[in-house]
Amino acid sequence: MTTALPESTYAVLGLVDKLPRSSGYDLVGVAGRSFAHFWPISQTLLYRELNRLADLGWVHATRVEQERSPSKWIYETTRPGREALTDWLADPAAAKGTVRSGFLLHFFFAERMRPEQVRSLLDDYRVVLTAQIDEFSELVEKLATMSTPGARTGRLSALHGLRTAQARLQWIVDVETELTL
Amino acid sequence: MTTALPESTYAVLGLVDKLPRSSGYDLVGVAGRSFAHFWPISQTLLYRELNRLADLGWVHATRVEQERSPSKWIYETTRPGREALTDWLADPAAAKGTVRSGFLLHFFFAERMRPEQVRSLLDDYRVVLTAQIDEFSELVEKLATMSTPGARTGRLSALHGLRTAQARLQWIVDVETELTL
DNA sequence: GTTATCATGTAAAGCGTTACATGATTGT
DNA sequence: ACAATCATGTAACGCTTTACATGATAAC
Repeated sequence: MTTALPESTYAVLGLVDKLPRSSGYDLVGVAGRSFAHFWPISQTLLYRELNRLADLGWVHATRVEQERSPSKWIYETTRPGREALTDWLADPAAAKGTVRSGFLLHFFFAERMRPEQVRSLLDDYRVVLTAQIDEFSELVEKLATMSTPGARTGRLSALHGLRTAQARLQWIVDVETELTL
Repeated sequence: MTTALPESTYAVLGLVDKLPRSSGYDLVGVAGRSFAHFWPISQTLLYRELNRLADLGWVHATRVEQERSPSKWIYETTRPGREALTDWLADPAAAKGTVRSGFLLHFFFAERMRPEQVRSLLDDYRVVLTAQIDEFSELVEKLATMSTPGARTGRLSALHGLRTAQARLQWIVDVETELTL
């Protein structure tokens, strides 16, 4: 049994499968606008994963010459690649992740902060959350008009983020009322 | 200006400040039961950060001989250490974090899954969330009875997790009803 | 001429993980 | 004897990031 590949490899593999014949540059843009919300990866990493996938034979790279832009590589999944993708999707143990909330780490040590610093921290968090709510709301509405199968999961993923942010915003309200007793 | 230290360094610094004269072993246990929910760190990393903090002069290490247990090091923050901690707490830009949801990454590619696999994925997620809800509920109740200043932030942090998990559980219900139309 | 977009990488650095090592003491 | 708890590390590995490099075309 070969050593397990990182989740990001499958993230890129899935993206190539979803958008065949896209360039790395295109995929960087799409990744940033789609799964970056719950699985952010850097441009460098995405390119490296594309090369790894090509080495594995899971994607096939084709050079495309362009007239009004520099030449590029485009990618599409191979049969083994699609098999690897569905195997990974079928594996429940593969659904690993990490959560690291800088906000909560600060808040956890709030006793060491002055009251106005705590208020400021909560305010900043509220700004972040409201921005998320706007972003996700827009995304949900936009994807609701599309009828492709990919749009549905995209919309529901965005809804997940929306509901999460809304619950946390309500949490801020409750915390503020408790702290100003 | 020195290069920025990782957040985990301050996480450990804050913990030493909160629980002075604890051993590394003790802190591993406390970290696992407290901020691991939103900032998990491994035992190895915690020990490494303790040594780094000692090198920085931010904590002071004392050797303690014990009769009924092996000898140990205990730690307490120094004046510069407490200053570094409050500086970090006052810095709003320091509240960085990362989110990586293995569940959503899978769900995002749900079009490639068979219907029963999607159901299974959602079921697994529900199990995780209900376990979180139980855990956080218990923590909230337990900390509600305590009156120390640290218990309040701990309780509210747990409440944050509780509300988040509840919202996501409701999201699952909505997704399931939509998918079985 | 300079900025913006397209397009793909290299290099350096470090955070964080898992697996393993070591050894004392206590309880069964 | 053996397992559990206390206690602290080492070693190896690699994911991931930031900063930088390169160069083409297009627009202003």
